[in-house]
Amino acid sequence: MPELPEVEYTARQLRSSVVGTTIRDALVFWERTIGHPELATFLLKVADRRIEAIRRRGKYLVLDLEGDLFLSIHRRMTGNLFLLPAGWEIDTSLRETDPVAWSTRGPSFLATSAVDLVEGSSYSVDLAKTWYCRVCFNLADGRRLLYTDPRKFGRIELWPRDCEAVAFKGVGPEPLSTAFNAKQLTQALAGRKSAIKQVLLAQEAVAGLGNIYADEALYLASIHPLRRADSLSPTEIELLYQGIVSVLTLGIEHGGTSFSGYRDLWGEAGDNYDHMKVYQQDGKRCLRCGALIERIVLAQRGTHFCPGCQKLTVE
DNA sequence: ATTTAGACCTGTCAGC
DNA sequence: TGCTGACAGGTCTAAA
Repeated sequence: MPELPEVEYTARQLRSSVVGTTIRDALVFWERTIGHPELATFLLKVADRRIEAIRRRGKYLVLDLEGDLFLSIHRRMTGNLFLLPAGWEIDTSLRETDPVAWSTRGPSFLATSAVDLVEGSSYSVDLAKTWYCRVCFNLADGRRLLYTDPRKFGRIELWPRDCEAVAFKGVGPEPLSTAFNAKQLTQALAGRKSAIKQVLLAQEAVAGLGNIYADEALYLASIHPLRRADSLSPTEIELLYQGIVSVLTLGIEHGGTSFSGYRDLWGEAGDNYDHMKVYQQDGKRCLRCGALIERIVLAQRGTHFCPGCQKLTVE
């Protein structure tokens, strides 16, 4: 679900709201969400740790904890993070009354009698939708950091700080870093025979692009998604580099792309879906040339492009 | 060595 | 109304 802009947006919100706070403990409602270390160790080690800093690495959200540890959170398709104010109780009664439903939905949330209901109702997290909570971090000040994930693909891991190479294996250069440029992209694409879109999705050449922003970046660069990665001209690579930086930067500025599931830390949807040029725009007219946007399947992923401005063959 | 299908999961929506 | 199939912001692994 979230690609680089959504992760970055959440990271910025977390940075201004939880740095300096202590994680009292964690509640895990779906064990497989914890990818490392095994659950008992994870619970033991994460408890009573101060959150020192928030970072992002590709699509990973990173919470640096005291004691040279870091939490990495990868939301995959449907993961979300919500910061719940103090004053809400976790209702786990479903665990006993309907174990099957509990397994898919997890706990629900109830306002305690002490909660100011006006404050509660103005909060953007739809508490009906915060079902599918998989992990809850109880903060020392009473707030809760909720990890929700209907499809259960996301993973949360806890690593020593010197294990970044393992934790982020295969994650390539950061596209919004000043160190990233067209020359670096050229080297990363050299010798890659696969379709350029597949290479972009693989994270190794450049980190953080997913299905939405890969399609959008290729459109901005006027490059057909099926072009062989090593066939791009220097001009095309320069355009692709600019396109990647552009779509990601705009995505962050618009608060991320929400077309169904993604919400920010406060439960708000982002606006970036209103700015899609090709992604899920098949059947509509290209804003540049007026051709009809097409959808194909590439590496089992829906792929959207303009056949008018993104040509497969040179004429 | 690469490509590709399958696995992991659940919800939603279109069509019959 | 139900049922079925396609599809969804991702990544890993086994088989071809």
